[in-house]
Amino acid sequence: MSVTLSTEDPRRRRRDAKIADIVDAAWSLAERDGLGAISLRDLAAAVGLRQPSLYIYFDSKLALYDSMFADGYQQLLRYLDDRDYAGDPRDSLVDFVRDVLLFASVKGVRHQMMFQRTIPGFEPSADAYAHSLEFSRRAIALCESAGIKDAADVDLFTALTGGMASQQVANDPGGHRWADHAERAVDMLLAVARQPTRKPRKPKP
Amino acid sequence: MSVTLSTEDPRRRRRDAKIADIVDAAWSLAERDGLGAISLRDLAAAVGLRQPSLYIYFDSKLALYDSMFADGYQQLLRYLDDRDYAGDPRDSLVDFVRDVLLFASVKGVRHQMMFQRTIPGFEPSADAYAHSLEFSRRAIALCESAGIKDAADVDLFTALTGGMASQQVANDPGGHRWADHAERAVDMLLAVARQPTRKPRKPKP
DNA sequence: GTCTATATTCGGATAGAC
DNA sequence: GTCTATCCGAATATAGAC
Repeated sequence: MSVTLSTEDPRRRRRDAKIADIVDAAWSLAERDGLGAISLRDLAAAVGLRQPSLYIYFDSKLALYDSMFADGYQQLLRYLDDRDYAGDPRDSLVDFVRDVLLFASVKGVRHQMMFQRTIPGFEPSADAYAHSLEFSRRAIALCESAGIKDAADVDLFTALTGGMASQQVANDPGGHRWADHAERAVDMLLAVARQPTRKPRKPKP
Repeated sequence: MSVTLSTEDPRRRRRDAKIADIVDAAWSLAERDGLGAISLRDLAAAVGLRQPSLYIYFDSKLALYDSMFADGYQQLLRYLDDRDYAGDPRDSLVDFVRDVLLFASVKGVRHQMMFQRTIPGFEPSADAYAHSLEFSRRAIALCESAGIKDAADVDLFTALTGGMASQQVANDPGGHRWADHAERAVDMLLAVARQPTRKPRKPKP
């Protein structure tokens, strides 16, 4: 886990570090067995604990998933923090899209957890969800700066980037085939965003 | 289930009909509980059988999933068969994209089974996969007719339509918010497909 | 073909000693 | 905080009678 709360209490610090270890191990297990197939026994063994001891740190398995959800977004946001999207709006949006796609490519399981709803019964808590909203906020802000403002065009941006990420993870994990299309994709969106919405042709019945 | 093999043997016919019933019930259960959370007990109860009796019809649970995978694509292909994509290439592609999005919207669980890989350990058999290839073949053919031929642009088409379908299912199930963007999406792709690929700007390090 | 009965395994979760 | 021991439920799958 990439983020720990800083605090003076050493007891609390050790506890947070342990939680971070567990979440890290959970990501590894998820990569091996699938996100929905993590077993608490395996997870405990991976961090040198017995299975019931995990309940010292998590109230339930769903609470573990919630920590993973929040951690995934924190990792992504941290990664984006280290990048620079303050220059030319069009170039910044291209860089942003490419960076998100490369993150998804390398961290395929995180992408699944964050952008697909695949675990039966899991809903992120309000706290965890707030991280995902922060990500959306940044993406929309860059969109608007570059000139993508119409609701329909934001929908297309969301669909296209989300679709590219899914394709990247599913069909070229670890690679950059779709990430390489970031520039063409953004220019395509910007071109259409400058066009007024045309009167739609009547759909076939 | 929408498709049954025609045969003269009445025993075989009744068996196929029963299998179709079971697969139909499985879709209903998947809508209620989630695709990965179907239990054979519930499924058997839904069709008036005891749980072990399902093994008369399916060798394993994965075999059931395989039938569902094939059935989902057969339903989609049948639905597309009844439509007409023989006119103007651009209009046909718009109609095709919209139809696929509406299918996904109404049949959200089928979309999940067919276009996302979410069930741990499940891989479609070669026979089932052939149906998905037939779908891809039709989509690519319509793309090419309309002028989307470059590999990068086909990638963008795949990503955009797949992303729109996912957004439609996740954020407006049963509705048509993203389906309504089919025309704008296709025109956007066609516009960029007519542009030569520009020399990419050097990515930021 | 369908049933009852059962095997087997594995899951998450709890109680209570240390 | 961590452990051992255990509970309880659920899952898929099999054996064998009818």
